[in-house]
Amino acid sequence: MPELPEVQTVVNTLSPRLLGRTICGVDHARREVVRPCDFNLAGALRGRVVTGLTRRGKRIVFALDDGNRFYIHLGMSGRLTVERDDAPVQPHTHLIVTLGPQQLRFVDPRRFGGVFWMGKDSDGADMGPEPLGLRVHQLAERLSKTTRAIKNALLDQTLVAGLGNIYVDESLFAAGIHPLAPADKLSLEDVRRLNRAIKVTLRRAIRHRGSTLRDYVDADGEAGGFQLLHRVYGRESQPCRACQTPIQRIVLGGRSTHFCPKCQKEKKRGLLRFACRG
DNA sequence: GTCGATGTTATCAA
DNA sequence: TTTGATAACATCGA
Repeated sequence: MPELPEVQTVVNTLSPRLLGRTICGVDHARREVVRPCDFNLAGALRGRVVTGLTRRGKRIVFALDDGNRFYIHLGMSGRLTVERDDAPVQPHTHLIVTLGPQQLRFVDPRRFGGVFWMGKDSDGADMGPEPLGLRVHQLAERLSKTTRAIKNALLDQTLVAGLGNIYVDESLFAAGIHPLAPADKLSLEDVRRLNRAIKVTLRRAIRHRGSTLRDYVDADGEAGGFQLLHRVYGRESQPCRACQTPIQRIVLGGRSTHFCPKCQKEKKRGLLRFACRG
């Protein structure tokens, strides 16, 4: 579930509850949730103060007072909540960080997520740029280098960091671009609309505290509200909100892909490469 | 009971 | 090199 807007919402709701707090205890039931898997997380965290909490792509990055950092990735079904230490522990709770009477709890039934130790210097150099700060020429340049369908390209975290299945579909709809359009065949005008569409879509989703399909909640346990405003995702065969044409679903790269066949026509496009001095 | 689908991504083979 | 398929896992609904 968790893509950029959900992860940002978790960070926003987590911050006031964690910043400046001292970690007094760490329990992890499964050592596989921590990477590297032989790392002594409890030893590294006990006694430390949480000095920073930020988002990078879909990662939640924790900064500590000794200069070390680690990040948590929620995978498909991860939840990160702050609860009283006497609250019942849910099934599939893999990590509990105790900060006084409150505990940070990581629950992840499908176990696609994890806790990743970064140390003092590692940064997300393996990830693409943040979509909310992305410039048109930057996006065009990156898209011009791949022939893949635009849907698959945008899901690639090394191309742009933070988009997932829902927000790629929603952004492509908002930009009027067919998900199968080859990335390097978009016109510069297409990319301009796409860049705007991505930002508008993500900002609206953050304002509505993300989309809850099944598992997602923020740090306070609250569900998001943006799923009610989806224009294409999960709306197969329902009328397009713009033109009433039934929304289509196809499978692309193993992922469900939703679009309006009328608003997102497959058409002849330019060669982005020529527009990018490359 | 079985099958297929679910928001992610590391890994493997073509 | 690039990219498409697959696997990792648990749960839910048809």
